[in-house]
Amino acid sequence: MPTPKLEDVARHAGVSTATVSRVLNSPLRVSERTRLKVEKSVAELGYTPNFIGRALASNRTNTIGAIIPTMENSIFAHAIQALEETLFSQGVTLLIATSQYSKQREEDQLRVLVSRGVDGIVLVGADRSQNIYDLLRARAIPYVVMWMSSQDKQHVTIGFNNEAAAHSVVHRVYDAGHRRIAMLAGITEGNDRAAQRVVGARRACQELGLPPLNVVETAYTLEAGKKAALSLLSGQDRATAVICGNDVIAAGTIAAAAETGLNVPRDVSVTGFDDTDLASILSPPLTTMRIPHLRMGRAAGEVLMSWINSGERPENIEYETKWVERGSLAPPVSAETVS
Amino acid sequence: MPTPKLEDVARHAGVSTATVSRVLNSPLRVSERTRLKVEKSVAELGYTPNFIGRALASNRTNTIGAIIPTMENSIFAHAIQALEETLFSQGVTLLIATSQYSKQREEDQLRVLVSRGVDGIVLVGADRSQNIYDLLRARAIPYVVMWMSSQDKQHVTIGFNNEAAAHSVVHRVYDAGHRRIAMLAGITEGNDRAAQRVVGARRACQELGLPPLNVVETAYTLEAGKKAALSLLSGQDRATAVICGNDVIAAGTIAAAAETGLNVPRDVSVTGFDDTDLASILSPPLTTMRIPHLRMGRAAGEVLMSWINSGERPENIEYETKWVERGSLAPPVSAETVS
DNA sequence: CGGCGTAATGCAAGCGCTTACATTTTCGAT
DNA sequence: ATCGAAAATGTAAGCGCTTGCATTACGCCG
Repeated sequence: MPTPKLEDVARHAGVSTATVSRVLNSPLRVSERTRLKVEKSVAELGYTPNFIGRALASNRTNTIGAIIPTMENSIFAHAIQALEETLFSQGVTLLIATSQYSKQREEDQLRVLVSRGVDGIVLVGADRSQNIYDLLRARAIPYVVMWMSSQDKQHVTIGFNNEAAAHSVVHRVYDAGHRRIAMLAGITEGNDRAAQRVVGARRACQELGLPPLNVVETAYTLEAGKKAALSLLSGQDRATAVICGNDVIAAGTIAAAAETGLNVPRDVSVTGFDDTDLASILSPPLTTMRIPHLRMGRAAGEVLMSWINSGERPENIEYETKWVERGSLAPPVSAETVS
Repeated sequence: MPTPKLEDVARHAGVSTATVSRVLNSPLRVSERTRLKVEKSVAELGYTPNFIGRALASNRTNTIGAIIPTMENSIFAHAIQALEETLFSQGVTLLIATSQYSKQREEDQLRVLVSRGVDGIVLVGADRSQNIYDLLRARAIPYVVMWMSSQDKQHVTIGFNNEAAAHSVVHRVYDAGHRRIAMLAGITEGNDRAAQRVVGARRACQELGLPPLNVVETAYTLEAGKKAALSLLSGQDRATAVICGNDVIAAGTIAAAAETGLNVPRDVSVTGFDDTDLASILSPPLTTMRIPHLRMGRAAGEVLMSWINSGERPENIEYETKWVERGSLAPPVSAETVS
């Protein structure tokens, strides 16, 4: 017995397919009596609407696409989870794609999402080729950009201010007494979040009269972070504090310190960015800048759906970041000696 | 200017829609000359096939659905990433859903996937309501089950032997000198992997003449694991080794030990399961049982696609697990004293 | 009880594509 | 040249659903 279709239900209930469709989509436009009759038939036949047919006819897929850099960083996994929850509660399916921090890959993935007729798209960061935006505009597909400051008026953003956050980190580290500071940043090429964090940190150093910040870029993985940290920590005139572009790199740095025989935070302080689960598990627990990843995920879903349903472009949203002190940042030894 | 459709390309190239469709799907059945002509039109119009129309007509979506418990555990995130890579290279899209370890939720998600016409499904574990399997069979949707032993002949499985692996863990811990062993397992209700690990551990204890294993179940989260470990470690007659159902729980246990003032591994040994990134970052680094998550992800994609394309049900696959010694397991103090 | 406005339902034309089948073209063999 | 088989292309019928418009049913008023 093949899968029942709308027509089968209609025949079984003795009504037209249009009526069955209405019962399913706008029950209020159908009389109580026929509605019950149809619902009975639906139940008896075990009918489930065919998504494809519905999508083709209605030009609506009830699907949102999201492209994140990677699922291997829990900050994205959690944010996407929150997004999925929000959408699921509205009966919308989330199509997740990953770009692996590659622009080309992201563009490919985006085309797939578009050809699949997603009703809206969630992106991370705004640094991508213009023709992606052109495509989105041509198809009139609403999209929101997470992880970005609301200052970017070109897009609907939901995020926080990376530059200000990194700026603040440097100030905190400075306040703890550090003067020789280095930064282990993520690869800034094609990654505006990472780039903005560098800008913020550099600006703070300048303000504070520190020498130009020594910035080393590295991939956002534990191994790469560790390797980069090893070379950074082996120098003669090494920094007393290493500001990391995210928690994963910070974890790599702490591992590198341990391997080098340096104690954190006594010999070298380390700060993270994100406040993932990792942060509290590391030893020492990581002092880091918490970003509003869950709120971004939820808001992205709500904002996008309201946009799609209402047709009105929503306002940008910006959340605060929060400094979380845990133990990987302490005054440098020299400062202790002085005091 | 609206999105070009197949018909527009056909008109532009001066051929029928059938020919355009053939150029797109089976270029070999079209003469070189018309193929080039059509391809030129496609390029000029910037035509992209509409997935929905194609799916409706061909009854093929080039989509695979996967339901995992959660994306918040990196073991699943990584496995799914590997799966996605494999599928992407074959032009297939992965639709990811999470069950949050809830049977009901999993069933809902599965119905969504089915109604979306996925060509195949990837599941984790086999413990779910029979009518899910009935549904899959009725629709003739191929599916594979990851994380399970090949002994389960009812399904196409790709995995490893949880029971044997846990059994082996107990033996290792025993060999290290431990006699008072406790287990912090995942919730076994609705989770056959967790349940099998408990069975394997219990069996090993019995073989070794140890008292019945003290098993405490806890959710697979850091906080829950830590809380459960706290009570486990506070007892008078506490175990000298705690075997954990996965690395996350192990991380919680190590945190709990630190909080209780116990040194790992001197005062209490801890073992994990999975070998996620976490393991090497913890201090002490976690001794754990590595599972073949990447291989499972890749194989799931390959096996499923070959099944779909060939129509032949594939063989079950079982991989080995690997014991990884890192430092969280050491002989108990009493044993050291004896030796 | 007729007439009218509104609510309820039905009719049928698509949505963008694939594909069985029919038709035309091509081309080598005679 | 001519014929026929094979290759290339075209025709048109759907795939399962939604929805604008037409039609019918209903309830109420005078």
